[in-house]
Amino acid sequence: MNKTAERNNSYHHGDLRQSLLQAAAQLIDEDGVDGISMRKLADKVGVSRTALYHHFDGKQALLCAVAEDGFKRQGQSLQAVMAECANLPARDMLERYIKAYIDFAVKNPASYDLMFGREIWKTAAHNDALTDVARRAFKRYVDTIALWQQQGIVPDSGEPLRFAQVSWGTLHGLSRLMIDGIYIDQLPQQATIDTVVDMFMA
Amino acid sequence: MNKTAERNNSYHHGDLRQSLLQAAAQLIDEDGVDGISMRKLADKVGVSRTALYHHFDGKQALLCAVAEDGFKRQGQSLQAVMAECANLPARDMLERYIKAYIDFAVKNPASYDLMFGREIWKTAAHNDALTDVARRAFKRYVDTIALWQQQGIVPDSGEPLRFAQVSWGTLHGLSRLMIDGIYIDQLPQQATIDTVVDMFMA
DNA sequence: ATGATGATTTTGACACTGTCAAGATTAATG
DNA sequence: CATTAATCTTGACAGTGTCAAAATCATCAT
Repeated sequence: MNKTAERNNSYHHGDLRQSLLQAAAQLIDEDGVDGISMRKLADKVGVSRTALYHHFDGKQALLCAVAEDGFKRQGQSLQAVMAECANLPARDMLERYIKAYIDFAVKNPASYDLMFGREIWKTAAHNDALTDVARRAFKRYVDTIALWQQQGIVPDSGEPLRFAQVSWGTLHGLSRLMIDGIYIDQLPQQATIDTVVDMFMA
Repeated sequence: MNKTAERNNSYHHGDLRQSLLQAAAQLIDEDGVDGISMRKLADKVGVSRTALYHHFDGKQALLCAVAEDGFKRQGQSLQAVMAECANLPARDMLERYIKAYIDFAVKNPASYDLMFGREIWKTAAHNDALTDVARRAFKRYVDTIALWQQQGIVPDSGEPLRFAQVSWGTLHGLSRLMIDGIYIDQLPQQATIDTVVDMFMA
């Protein structure tokens, strides 16, 4: 019952759920969210078509789990940057954070597309694990904004929630435009990020 | 050969292409972009499964055509607002424009999702009609920004392109967050829009 | 009007998808 | 060892996009 084995050629796989999540993330980053199929996924893991249904309630549920994982990875990435930049001058700090947010999207385009895709959030209403992790992520962002408002880095007119919503909209929108291939000429990052910083700063 | 007839129960439909586009837009706004299928569409128009392929090179091409139509409708809507607001004070004008942009997305969520979806822009690279209309739409927006910079409404630091990219990112991001159901508590529009105006104004 | 030509639509078929039900196999527990 | 519960497989079904070949119709030169 070697639980950590990469592959187990016995009847029982032993660690299917985790293998599926891993393989799914990989397949998604290769073929895109719509390119994934239960059957290809089953093949890749070396298991039969319907074995997946004993670990997930269907394709949507599986995708929700992958998205959940994406939120966790994004959270770690952003919190790491926050820790690194705590003592930097305001402008540099903002710049680093913005760059980090966009970088995550650009480097994991399919994951980002899945995490914030229309399809998943129609299902997500009934998926507590996913809504919880996403809500926590946004809450952290609002707290960050509140902190920046206290430090006078960012305009402070009333609740942090408003500025958080709008500035997150900016980061999210830019990320989407890039990974969706709408800015064909992949933006000269630096100039664009400077503009965002100007727009955010008090 | 009644070309303008709503429906023609003869063998030849007479106006299939247009009927398809119309029915597709309607189906998409009911069932979402992923809910549409060639066969349902054929049924709705009263024609056989593969008749569509004589008017479009496949599902992707059909969706591109629908998206193209969406860009035209959005363009008309925004230009109408610009015309109405030409003489308003700067703040009101910005507010009206921002509201109009978001309103289009919220009132045509499936169309907007299609127009700026990841799937379509992978195909769009090979679809001149779509890329052209989208490019023209963005060009109009850049011109609008240039005008606002001249009028001192919006910060003017260098090329209008940069500010256009970032501010469009904001509008696009907010729109997506709303129609994707990520801001569950449908934002109190006014407060949010005020924040956007503050962020944009010089 | 007649027959040919080309545009349009249909039927048949194929491989692929998500998912359910019933059975086979193994692990865990008494 | 016998039971039970977990896990995986095979079979099946309706639905999908799309191609090829045949059927139907409109148009137009003769």
